[in-house]
Amino acid sequence: MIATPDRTPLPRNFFDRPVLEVAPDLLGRILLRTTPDGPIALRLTEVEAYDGQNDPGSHAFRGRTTRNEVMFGAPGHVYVYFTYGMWFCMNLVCGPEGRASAVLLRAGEIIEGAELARTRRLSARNDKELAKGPARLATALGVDRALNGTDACATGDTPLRILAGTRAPSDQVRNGPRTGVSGEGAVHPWRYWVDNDPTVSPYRAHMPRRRRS
DNA sequence: CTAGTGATTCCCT
DNA sequence: GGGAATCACTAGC
Repeated sequence: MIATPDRTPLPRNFFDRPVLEVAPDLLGRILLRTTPDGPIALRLTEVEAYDGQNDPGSHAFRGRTTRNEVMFGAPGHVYVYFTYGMWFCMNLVCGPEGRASAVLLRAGEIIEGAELARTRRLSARNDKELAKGPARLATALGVDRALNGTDACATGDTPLRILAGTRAPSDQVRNGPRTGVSGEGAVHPWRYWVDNDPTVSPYRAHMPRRRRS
């Protein structure tokens, strides 16, 4: 059974629109990760929008740095960042170039290559948890720093691609506050998810932490 | 189910 | 030096 017979990527101009249009339009799309060990395909069920301009929650808010450089580049590319000393999370960059907007891929359902994903996510109690959360998603797909800057709209022999496929029906899309975002950036209801989908991560507000002595 | 906390490294002030 | 777009685990309801 081939879950993803059509490997046509989304056209780059899909991402050359306001990030608040792109984010909900990504739900239901298939992310195809090709590894030496085999393919993994994931259906997106939860995303968050980050605007490079005037969004305190965005990594690009304080301007261009070596870390966020990819966000300022061409749309349709993958921005991978390292966080909390342990985890990677991945975004798809939106246009126009220089605005540094991006969509964080927060959760999804593994529809192909679950055996491989399970070997990377040994603590998952069931398959719904394999990619339930942004760092879990990246871990399940084997995505790390090495894929930062990858073009997700390219054809051919690519490690990571976002397929055209079909979007989730608009009447099944919900939105609300972003998860884990602190301060002023928390006010925007820029988290989008597929209603009643068991792979969507639970909402948790940002918790300020005191450093251990 | 919710709430709290330790883990661990990098980035930016 | 302080905190981070998180996860795993525990306690308690």
